[in-house]
Amino acid sequence: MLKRLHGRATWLVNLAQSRSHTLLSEAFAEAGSRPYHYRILAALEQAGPLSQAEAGRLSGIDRSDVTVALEALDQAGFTERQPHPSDGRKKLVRLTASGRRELARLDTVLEDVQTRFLAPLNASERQQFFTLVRKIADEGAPE
Amino acid sequence: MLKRLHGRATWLVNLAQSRSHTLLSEAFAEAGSRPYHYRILAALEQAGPLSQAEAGRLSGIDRSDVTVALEALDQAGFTERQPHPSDGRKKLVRLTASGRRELARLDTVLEDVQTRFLAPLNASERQQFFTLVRKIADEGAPE
DNA sequence: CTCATGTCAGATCAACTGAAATGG
DNA sequence: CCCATTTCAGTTTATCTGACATGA
Repeated sequence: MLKRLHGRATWLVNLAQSRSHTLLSEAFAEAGSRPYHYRILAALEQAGPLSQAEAGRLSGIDRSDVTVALEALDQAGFTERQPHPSDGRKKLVRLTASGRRELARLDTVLEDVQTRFLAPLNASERQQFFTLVRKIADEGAPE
Repeated sequence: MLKRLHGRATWLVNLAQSRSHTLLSEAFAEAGSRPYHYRILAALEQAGPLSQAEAGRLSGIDRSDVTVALEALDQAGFTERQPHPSDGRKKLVRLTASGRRELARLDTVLEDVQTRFLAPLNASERQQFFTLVRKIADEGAPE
């Protein structure tokens, strides 16, 4: 690979992300799901029933993509949508019992990916890694 | 943002890469270039004249994308292509003097991005960060 | 009138695929 | 015949834009 990129932090992060992305998308595909689906299920479990727009903001997914993902999640029986009682524009999305189990299942898939992703680091290195990457990740999107 | 993702290394790396990508593409766009162009110029400077396929392998860019990028680089006078003397399939690509200056200019753009990207870390943290990210980045694509 | 919501069609961008034409 | 190279057209995936209808 290029010498000029060896020592660049942005390049190393790019490689790490590339590996992360491969592990994640393969693991979710093998599990019959997608990262977007996981994030929406997680948002609903964390905050309770939400409108689609709220679910999108909480999970960091565009509303138009939320629409598409919920189509599949509804289809699979993991979520249910009903008209919002007090706001006719909104649809209230809630997790089903089956959706809760699906979330738990995907949690284990995700944990397994973390283990493989962090395999090159020992325990104290992982701690350092979290601290450092978080500092960078928080920049520009703090709070 | 989602609690479930706060502690996931893959998510933090995703955020870091997102920031890196924003800084990089904005900086290169403002400089009137693109990351692909930089990488191809860097490959030619490092290895001397190359066929397009070789330049692609060295810079990690698909041959079809190399074709497109070289169209622009040739147009701008940063590279020149001629038939390979001993292999009629290949085109030999070489850096022009102007291309060499362009590479130097983009080097400063890239350095500036590194500075801003790593701003949240002090000197010893940066050192740690390089060590740790490299361990992860090298996994799956070692050597 | 304005804004938010849900939906849809499509743009964008990086990365990749497949095939054709040419030559080793 | 098989493989490498260059080129082109087009696919994929995630992300985002713009527009529309509806309702607050």
